[in-house]
Amino acid sequence: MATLRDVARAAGVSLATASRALSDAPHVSAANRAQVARAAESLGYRPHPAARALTTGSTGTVGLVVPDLANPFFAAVAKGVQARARETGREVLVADTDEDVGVEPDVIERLGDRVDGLVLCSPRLPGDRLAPLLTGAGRPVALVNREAPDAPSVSFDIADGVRQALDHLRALGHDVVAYAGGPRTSWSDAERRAALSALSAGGGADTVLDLGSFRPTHGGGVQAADLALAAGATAVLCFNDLVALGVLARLHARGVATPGDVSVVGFDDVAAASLVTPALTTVAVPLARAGRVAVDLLTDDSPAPEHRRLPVELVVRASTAPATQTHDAAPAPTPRPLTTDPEVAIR
Amino acid sequence: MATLRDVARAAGVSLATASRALSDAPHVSAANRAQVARAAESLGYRPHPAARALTTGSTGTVGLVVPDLANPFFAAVAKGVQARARETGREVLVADTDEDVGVEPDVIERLGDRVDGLVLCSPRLPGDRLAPLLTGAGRPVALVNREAPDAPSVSFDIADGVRQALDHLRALGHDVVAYAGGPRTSWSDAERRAALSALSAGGGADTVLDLGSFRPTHGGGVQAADLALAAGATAVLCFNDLVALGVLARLHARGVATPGDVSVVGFDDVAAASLVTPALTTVAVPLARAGRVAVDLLTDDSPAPEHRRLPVELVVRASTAPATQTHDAAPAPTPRPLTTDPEVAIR
DNA sequence: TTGTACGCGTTATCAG
DNA sequence: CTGATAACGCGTACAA
Repeated sequence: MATLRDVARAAGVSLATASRALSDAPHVSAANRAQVARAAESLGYRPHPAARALTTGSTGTVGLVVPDLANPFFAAVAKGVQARARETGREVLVADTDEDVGVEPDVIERLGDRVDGLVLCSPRLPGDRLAPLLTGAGRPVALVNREAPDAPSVSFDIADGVRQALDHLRALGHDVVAYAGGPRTSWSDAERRAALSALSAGGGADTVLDLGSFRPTHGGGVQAADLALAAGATAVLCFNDLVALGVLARLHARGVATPGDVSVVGFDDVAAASLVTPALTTVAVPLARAGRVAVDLLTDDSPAPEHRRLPVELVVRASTAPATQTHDAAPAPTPRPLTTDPEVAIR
Repeated sequence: MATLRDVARAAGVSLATASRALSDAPHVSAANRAQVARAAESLGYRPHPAARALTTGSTGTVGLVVPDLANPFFAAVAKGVQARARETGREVLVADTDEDVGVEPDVIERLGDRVDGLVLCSPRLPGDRLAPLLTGAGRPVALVNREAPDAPSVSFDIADGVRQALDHLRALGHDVVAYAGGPRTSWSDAERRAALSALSAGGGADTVLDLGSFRPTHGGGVQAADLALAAGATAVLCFNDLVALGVLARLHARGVATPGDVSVVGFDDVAAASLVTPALTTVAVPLARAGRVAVDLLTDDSPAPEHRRLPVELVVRASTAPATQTHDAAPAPTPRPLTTDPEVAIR
């Protein structure tokens, strides 16, 4: 309610001096500085954000776009963005696209006008639709869990995560592991597949069985579980924890023991992963940290966009165990080769 | 980038006309209206939010304060707020207090300056600390999942939910049900307790056993489960689904069957409730709807603050079953009376 | 119907 | 070190 003019008047100085005093600018006498501070304090003065934004051009706000706030993956990222923004004195404007890729460009545009920078979690927007959004308006953009040539990004060392998971499974004697993949258009699914095929190509006898693509949800996991069973898989690596939870539930429902009969590995390590029974072995991914890094990337003005890859770590819990030879007398499955979508894989 | 001045110039009209034309105001010739629209379109004109906010005094933004975005309860509310705000052409500024009640006043103040209205999910801030925040600044405030005299609110018909749960349990033959309560400072826990004691007082022989207060998390449920077992309870009603999930997990770990030996009922019906095994019987609460309503309450300018109570519905799944007489030869528990915190219960 | 001019609250420039 | 004063982009009385 109180304006800078009021403060200046109360302190007996000019607008300019009051402004300088409050913004810790140089060229203000100690006496005046104190006067102004006192006046501001007693009047309960708080600068008007819009007025400030109008002159400075900076809003003190960062935008965050996610497909679904209720998805624990994005919720964790959001918390990180939140925390870092607050630490650095900024607020966060959040937009949930409700998994609708179609509205993303519009949402981004609307949000883009009101923020100093934009953190984008748009795993499924095709690269060619994404690109114009990056360079379009002047505001900085940072990508989370995905990389693109034109914007800084923070993603995860997925290849290493896949390797850790595979090593773990192999050490347990599983020499053919099934992969329950995520959406075809997902950048990070492409990463997983690429790592998987690189790893299985070099490995020798052991192979990876492609179960196909599933929705990255509990339901997707249910579908995947049936396929894994039909293929006689003894271990299944999942696109993410939600899928893994679905696999677990389905296996339980169909009377197959985990990890007794089949081992399950997830990805992300969302909260639920450690609470379910059996507790999920999964590749822990520093989601909140990624959110924080993304915020910092916004103000990073290096010439070339920086691509940060955060380390991941397999956390072994109770959903994995040594392979049992006598599990099923099913004929050896004929492994389909891993399919990788060239459109998204190129990057 | 393009300003209204540019549009006006391109359209060959004055600023005022351009402004009027774009805001669908009357007193503009059809010809000019079209001219301006065309110019705006071709220049890719978008009004500067800060400039607009400065003159109109309205930011086109609503604020949302939650204790924890990663908590599915608040995430669901946030989605509702999000959706409704977007529909009505507003953006949402979100703040996660990370469960720290101490920072809430500060956060609210910071956010309050940048928004047209504030949606508050502060279940645990004591009433006397909350009150000044409501009437303080000029901006409207709406409360979610809690009521206070000075602000409109949207909460749930908790008493009815408790009744439905209790009826269900009683019909199954459970005549003493344990209550695993939430934090003492929680407004909605006080509601549950009040309903519980009203119900058990009038009911006659059957009673409610107070297990105490627990953190509203999985861990809290684990603690509660042990107490429930020690008390020989045959059914436990939980503060929320997270607690119920903890109870379920702990019972499983200790080898007691659900719902065979003990029935469990949750509250809220978060996504995980239907995915766990056994699927949780719980009181479904329209979280997203509450978020939407809260946004609408912000622009509701009735003299007295409106208090909306949304209906809830018990959804019966697999975690409840008839009481087994032969469950345990434990001595009849001596039910502690329900404790209600007068401080928060007064309201 | 249209245009001019002022004000919103700050920051920043430029004299004093 | 300090104080006028000019932007910033837009809405809107007021005048034409």
